[in-house]
Amino acid sequence: METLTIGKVAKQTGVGIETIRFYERQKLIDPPPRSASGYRQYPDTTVQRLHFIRRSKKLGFSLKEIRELLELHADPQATCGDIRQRAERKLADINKRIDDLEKMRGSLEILLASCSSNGTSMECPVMQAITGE
Amino acid sequence: METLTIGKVAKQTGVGIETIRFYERQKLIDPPPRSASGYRQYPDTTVQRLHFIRRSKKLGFSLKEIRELLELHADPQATCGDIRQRAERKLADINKRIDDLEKMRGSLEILLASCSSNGTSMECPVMQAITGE
DNA sequence: CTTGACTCTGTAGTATAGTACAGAGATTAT
DNA sequence: ATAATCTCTGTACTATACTACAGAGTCAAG
Repeated sequence: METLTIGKVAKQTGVGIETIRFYERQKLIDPPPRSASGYRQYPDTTVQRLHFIRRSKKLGFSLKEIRELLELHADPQATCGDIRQRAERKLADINKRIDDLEKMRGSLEILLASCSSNGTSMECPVMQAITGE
Repeated sequence: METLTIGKVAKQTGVGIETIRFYERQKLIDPPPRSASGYRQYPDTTVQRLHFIRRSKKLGFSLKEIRELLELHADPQATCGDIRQRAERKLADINKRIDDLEKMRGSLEILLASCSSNGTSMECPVMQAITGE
Protein backbone atom coordinates (compact mmCIF):
# COMPACT_ATOMS: atom_id res chain seq x y z
CA MET A 1 0.00 0.00 0.00
CA GLU A 2 1.17 3.46 -0.86
CA THR A 3 1.68 5.93 1.91
CA LEU A 4 1.43 9.68 2.00
CA THR A 5 3.45 12.34 3.75
CA ILE A 6 1.58 14.83 5.85
CA GLY A 7 1.96 17.48 3.16
CA LYS A 8 0.31 15.25 0.57
CA VAL A 9 -2.57 14.50 2.87
CA ALA A 10 -2.95 18.19 3.56
CA LYS A 11 -3.11 18.95 -0.13
CA GLN A 12 -5.57 16.16 -0.88
CA THR A 13 -7.96 17.14 1.87
CA GLY A 14 -7.54 20.87 2.17
CA VAL A 15 -6.81 20.43 5.87
CA GLY A 16 -3.69 22.23 7.08
CA ILE A 17 -0.60 20.32 8.19
CA GLU A 18 -0.70 21.76 11.67
CA THR A 19 -4.36 20.92 11.88
CA ILE A 20 -3.70 17.29 10.95
CA ARG A 21 -1.15 16.99 13.72
CA PHE A 22 -3.61 18.73 16.01
CA TYR A 23 -6.29 16.17 15.13
CA GLU A 24 -3.84 13.40 15.95
CA ARG A 25 -3.25 14.89 19.38
CA GLN A 26 -7.01 15.15 19.78
CA LYS A 27 -7.35 11.47 18.88
CA LEU A 28 -9.45 12.17 15.81
CA ILE A 29 -7.02 10.33 13.56
CA ASP A 30 -4.78 7.41 14.45
CA PRO A 31 -1.07 8.05 14.82
CA PRO A 32 0.34 6.70 11.56
CA PRO A 33 3.46 4.55 11.28
CA ARG A 34 6.69 6.43 10.90
CA SER A 35 9.55 6.21 8.43
CA ALA A 36 13.06 5.48 9.68
CA SER A 37 13.61 9.21 10.04
CA GLY A 38 10.34 9.78 11.85
CA TYR A 39 8.15 11.10 9.06
CA ARG A 40 4.48 10.22 9.31
CA GLN A 41 3.39 7.72 6.65
CA TYR A 42 -0.34 7.95 6.18
CA PRO A 43 -2.52 5.29 4.65
CA ASP A 44 -5.33 6.35 2.31
CA THR A 45 -7.85 5.76 5.03
CA THR A 46 -6.60 8.86 6.78
CA VAL A 47 -7.73 10.92 3.83
CA GLN A 48 -11.20 9.38 4.17
CA ARG A 49 -11.11 10.07 7.87
CA LEU A 50 -10.32 13.73 7.31
CA HIS A 51 -13.20 14.00 4.85
CA PHE A 52 -15.45 12.49 7.47
CA ILE A 53 -14.30 15.09 9.96
CA ARG A 54 -14.89 17.90 7.50
CA ARG A 55 -18.38 16.67 6.67
CA SER A 56 -19.28 16.24 10.30
CA LYS A 57 -18.10 19.74 11.03
CA LYS A 58 -20.34 21.00 8.25
CA LEU A 59 -23.24 19.29 9.99
CA GLY A 60 -22.43 21.21 13.15
CA PHE A 61 -20.68 18.56 15.21
CA SER A 62 -17.87 19.65 17.49
CA LEU A 63 -14.55 17.84 17.48
CA LYS A 64 -15.50 16.13 20.70
CA GLU A 65 -18.74 14.91 19.18
CA ILE A 66 -16.94 13.79 16.06
CA ARG A 67 -14.56 11.77 18.19
CA GLU A 68 -17.57 10.10 19.78
CA LEU A 69 -19.10 9.37 16.39
CA LEU A 70 -15.86 7.75 15.32
CA GLU A 71 -15.77 5.66 18.46
CA LEU A 72 -19.31 4.51 17.78
CA HIS A 73 -18.37 3.72 14.22
CA ALA A 74 -15.52 1.54 15.41
CA ASP A 75 -17.47 -0.16 18.18
CA PRO A 76 -19.07 -3.43 17.01
CA GLN A 77 -21.46 -3.22 19.95
CA ALA A 78 -22.78 0.15 18.87
CA THR A 79 -26.01 0.28 16.96
CA CYS A 80 -27.41 2.45 14.27
CA GLY A 81 -29.81 3.73 16.90
CA ASP A 82 -26.86 5.11 18.85
CA ILE A 83 -25.77 7.10 15.86
CA ARG A 84 -29.28 8.24 15.20
CA GLN A 85 -29.53 9.50 18.74
CA ARG A 86 -26.47 11.69 18.28
CA ALA A 87 -27.84 13.09 15.07
CA GLU A 88 -31.19 13.79 16.67
CA ARG A 89 -29.58 15.51 19.62
CA LYS A 90 -27.56 17.63 17.25
CA LEU A 91 -30.68 18.49 15.32
CA ALA A 92 -32.42 19.61 18.51
CA ASP A 93 -29.35 21.60 19.35
CA ILE A 94 -29.33 23.32 16.00
CA ASN A 95 -33.02 24.08 16.27
CA LYS A 96 -32.41 25.72 19.61
CA ARG A 97 -29.65 27.84 18.20
CA ILE A 98 -31.82 28.89 15.27
CA ASP A 99 -34.54 29.78 17.69
CA ASP A 100 -32.24 31.95 19.75
CA LEU A 101 -30.95 33.70 16.68
CA GLU A 102 -34.45 34.29 15.39
CA LYS A 103 -35.36 35.95 18.66
CA MET A 104 -32.35 38.20 18.29
CA ARG A 105 -33.33 38.95 14.73
CA GLY A 106 -36.86 39.83 15.74
CA SER A 107 -35.69 42.24 18.41
CA LEU A 108 -33.15 43.86 16.15
CA GLU A 109 -35.72 44.32 13.42
CA ILE A 110 -38.09 46.02 15.79
CA LEU A 111 -35.34 48.32 16.97
CA LEU A 112 -34.29 49.15 13.44
CA ALA A 113 -37.85 49.93 12.43
CA SER A 114 -37.98 52.62 15.11
CA CYS A 115 -34.87 54.35 13.82
CA SER A 116 -34.90 57.04 11.19
CA SER A 117 -31.12 57.55 11.24
CA ASN A 118 -31.42 61.19 12.22
CA GLY A 119 -29.75 63.00 15.06
CA THR A 120 -26.98 62.09 17.42
CA SER A 121 -26.15 58.68 18.81
CA MET A 122 -27.58 59.73 22.15
CA GLU A 123 -30.95 60.40 20.57
CA CYS A 124 -30.92 57.16 18.63
CA PRO A 125 -34.00 55.09 19.42
CA VAL A 126 -32.01 51.91 19.00
CA MET A 127 -29.54 53.03 21.61
CA GLN A 128 -32.30 54.23 23.91
CA ALA A 129 -34.03 50.91 23.66
CA ILE A 130 -30.92 49.03 24.65
CA THR A 131 -30.18 51.53 27.37
CA GLY A 132 -33.61 50.82 28.74
CA GLU A 133 -35.62 54.04 28.55
CA MET B 1 -25.07 60.06 45.83
CA GLU B 2 -25.20 56.61 47.26
CA THR B 3 -22.59 54.16 46.18
CA LEU B 4 -22.64 50.41 45.90
CA THR B 5 -20.10 47.75 46.65
CA ILE B 6 -19.32 45.27 43.94
CA GLY B 7 -21.39 42.62 45.70
CA LYS B 8 -24.47 44.83 45.71
CA VAL B 9 -24.06 45.60 42.04
CA ALA B 10 -23.69 41.91 41.33
CA LYS B 11 -26.89 41.15 43.21
CA GLN B 12 -28.84 43.94 41.52
CA THR B 13 -27.80 42.96 38.03
CA GLY B 14 -27.32 39.23 38.21
CA VAL B 15 -23.80 39.68 36.86
CA GLY B 16 -21.12 37.87 38.85
CA ILE B 17 -18.52 39.77 40.85
CA GLU B 18 -15.64 38.32 38.90
CA THR B 19 -17.42 39.18 35.69
CA ILE B 20 -17.86 42.80 36.75
CA ARG B 21 -14.16 43.09 37.43
CA PHE B 22 -13.53 41.36 34.12
CA TYR B 23 -15.71 43.93 32.33
CA GLU B 24 -13.72 46.70 33.96
CA ARG B 25 -10.50 45.22 32.61
CA GLN B 26 -12.18 44.97 29.20
CA LYS B 27 -13.14 48.66 29.41
CA LEU B 28 -16.83 47.95 29.30
CA ILE B 29 -17.43 49.78 32.55
CA ASP B 30 -15.48 52.70 33.98
CA PRO B 31 -13.18 52.05 36.91
CA PRO B 32 -15.16 53.39 39.84
CA PRO B 33 -13.74 55.55 42.64
CA ARG B 34 -12.32 53.65 45.57
CA SER B 35 -12.87 53.85 49.30
CA ALA B 36 -9.92 54.57 51.60
CA SER B 37 -9.34 50.84 51.87
CA GLY B 38 -9.54 50.29 48.13
CA TYR B 39 -13.10 48.98 47.77
CA ARG B 40 -14.84 49.87 44.55
CA GLN B 41 -17.68 52.36 45.07
CA TYR B 42 -20.07 52.14 42.18
CA PRO B 43 -22.53 54.83 41.15
CA ASP B 44 -26.02 53.75 40.05
CA THR B 45 -25.08 54.34 36.45
CA THR B 46 -22.93 51.25 36.56
CA VAL B 47 -26.03 49.18 37.18
CA GLN B 48 -27.60 50.73 34.08
CA ARG B 49 -24.43 50.05 32.17
CA LEU B 50 -24.49 46.40 33.13
CA HIS B 51 -28.10 46.13 32.03
CA PHE B 52 -27.09 47.64 28.73
CA ILE B 53 -24.38 45.05 28.34
CA ARG B 54 -26.79 42.23 29.17
CA ARG B 55 -29.35 43.47 26.67
CA SER B 56 -26.77 43.90 23.96
CA LYS B 57 -25.52 40.40 24.54
CA LYS B 58 -29.07 39.15 24.16
CA LEU B 59 -29.16 40.87 20.78
CA GLY B 60 -26.07 38.95 19.76
CA PHE B 61 -23.39 41.59 20.14
CA SER B 62 -19.95 40.49 21.28
CA LEU B 63 -18.17 42.28 24.09
CA LYS B 64 -15.96 44.01 21.55
CA GLU B 65 -18.99 45.23 19.65
CA ILE B 66 -20.65 46.35 22.85
CA ARG B 67 -17.56 48.36 23.70
CA GLU B 68 -17.84 50.04 20.31
CA LEU B 69 -21.52 50.79 20.85
CA LEU B 70 -20.69 52.39 24.17
CA GLU B 71 -17.98 54.49 22.56
CA LEU B 72 -20.46 55.65 19.94
CA HIS B 73 -22.94 56.44 22.65
CA ALA B 74 -20.41 58.61 24.42
CA ASP B 75 -19.14 60.32 21.29
CA PRO B 76 -21.00 63.58 20.59
CA GLN B 77 -19.81 63.38 16.98
CA ALA B 78 -21.42 60.00 16.45
CA THR B 79 -24.77 59.90 14.72
CA CYS B 80 -27.80 57.72 14.99
CA GLY B 81 -26.87 56.44 11.54
CA ASP B 82 -23.63 55.06 13.00
CA ILE B 83 -25.58 53.07 15.52
CA ARG B 84 -28.04 51.94 12.92
CA GLN B 85 -25.18 50.69 10.79
CA ARG B 86 -23.92 48.49 13.61
CA ALA B 87 -27.36 47.09 14.19
CA GLU B 88 -27.81 46.40 10.49
CA ARG B 89 -24.46 44.68 10.26
CA LYS B 90 -25.37 42.55 13.24
CA LEU B 91 -28.69 41.69 11.65
CA ALA B 92 -26.93 40.57 8.48
CA ASP B 93 -24.56 38.59 10.63
CA ILE B 94 -27.39 36.85 12.43
CA ASN B 95 -29.14 36.10 9.17
CA LYS B 96 -25.99 34.47 7.89
CA ARG B 97 -25.71 32.33 10.99
CA ILE B 98 -29.34 31.30 10.74
CA ASP B 99 -28.76 30.41 7.12
CA ASP B 100 -25.77 28.23 7.95
CA LEU B 101 -27.68 26.48 10.70
CA GLU B 102 -30.64 25.90 8.43
CA LYS B 103 -28.37 24.24 5.92
CA MET B 104 -27.07 21.97 8.65
CA ARG B 105 -30.60 21.22 9.74
CA GLY B 106 -31.64 20.36 6.22
CA SER B 107 -28.76 17.95 5.78
CA LEU B 108 -29.32 16.33 9.13
CA GLU B 109 -33.00 15.87 8.44
CA ILE B 110 -32.28 14.17 5.16
CA LEU B 111 -29.80 11.86 6.86
CA LEU B 112 -32.22 11.03 9.63
CA ALA B 113 -34.98 10.27 7.15
CA SER B 114 -32.80 7.57 5.63
CA CYS B 115 -32.22 5.83 8.94
CA SER B 116 -34.43 3.13 10.32
CA SER B 117 -32.35 2.64 13.47
CA ASN B 118 -31.70 -0.99 12.71
CA GLY B 119 -28.43 -2.82 12.61
CA THR B 120 -24.94 -1.91 13.68
CA SER B 121 -23.31 1.48 13.62
CA MET B 122 -21.28 0.42 10.60
CA GLU B 123 -24.42 -0.24 8.61
CA CYS B 124 -26.03 3.01 9.68
CA PRO B 125 -27.02 5.08 6.65
CA VAL B 126 -26.32 8.26 8.58
CA MET B 127 -22.80 7.13 9.23
CA GLN B 128 -22.33 5.91 5.70
CA ALA B 129 -23.46 9.24 4.33
CA ILE B 130 -20.95 11.10 6.43
CA THR B 131 -18.26 8.61 5.60
CA GLY B 132 -18.94 9.30 1.95
CA GLU B 133 -20.16 6.10 0.39
C1' DC C 1 26.86 18.60 -3.04
C1' DT C 2 24.38 22.22 -1.96
C1' DT C 3 20.08 24.54 -1.80
C1' DG C 4 15.41 24.71 -0.99
C1' DA C 5 11.42 22.44 0.46
C1' DC C 6 9.63 19.41 3.69
C1' DT C 7 8.99 17.44 8.33
C1' DC C 8 9.86 16.81 13.24
C1' DT C 9 8.86 18.14 18.47
C1' DG C 10 7.46 21.11 21.81
C1' DT C 11 5.75 25.21 23.31
C1' DA C 12 3.14 29.21 23.06
C1' DG C 13 -0.27 32.32 21.19
C1' DT C 14 -5.05 33.62 19.01
C1' DA C 15 -10.02 34.81 20.04
C1' DT C 16 -14.19 34.64 23.14
C1' DA C 17 -16.19 35.05 27.63
C1' DG C 18 -15.63 34.27 31.50
C1' DT C 19 -14.41 31.37 36.19
C1' DA C 20 -11.45 30.05 40.05
C1' DC C 21 -8.41 30.45 43.14
C1' DA C 22 -4.66 32.08 46.85
C1' DG C 23 -3.42 35.00 50.26
C1' DA C 24 -4.11 39.30 52.34
C1' DG C 25 -6.75 43.00 54.24
C1' DA C 26 -11.54 45.27 55.51
C1' DT C 27 -16.07 45.24 57.31
C1' DT C 28 -20.08 43.49 59.70
C1' DA C 29 -22.58 40.74 62.99
C1' DT C 30 -22.95 38.62 67.35
C1' DA D 1 -13.32 40.64 70.55
C1' DT D 2 -13.87 37.37 67.41
C1' DA D 3 -15.90 35.02 63.62
C1' DA D 4 -18.04 35.31 59.34
C1' DT D 5 -18.39 37.62 55.27
C1' DC D 6 -16.70 40.72 51.82
C1' DT D 7 -13.25 42.65 48.85
C1' DC D 8 -8.66 43.24 47.00
C1' DT D 9 -4.81 41.89 43.35
C1' DG D 10 -2.73 38.88 40.38
C1' DT D 11 -2.41 34.82 38.13
C1' DA D 12 -3.99 30.84 36.14
C1' DC D 13 -7.41 27.93 34.28
C1' DT D 14 -11.83 26.48 31.40
C1' DA D 15 -13.57 25.31 26.59
C1' DT D 16 -13.16 25.41 21.36
C1' DA D 17 -10.44 25.05 17.30
C1' DC D 18 -6.84 26.03 15.63
C1' DT D 19 -2.27 28.67 14.23
C1' DA D 20 2.52 30.02 14.69
C1' DC D 21 6.75 29.62 15.61
C1' DA D 22 11.91 27.94 16.86
C1' DG D 23 15.43 25.02 16.00
C1' DA D 24 16.76 20.74 14.28
C1' DG D 25 16.85 17.11 11.07
C1' DT D 26 15.57 15.00 6.22
C1' DC D 27 14.60 14.61 1.36
C1' DA D 28 14.60 15.86 -3.61
C1' DA D 29 16.35 18.53 -7.59
C1' DG D 30 19.87 20.48 -10.31
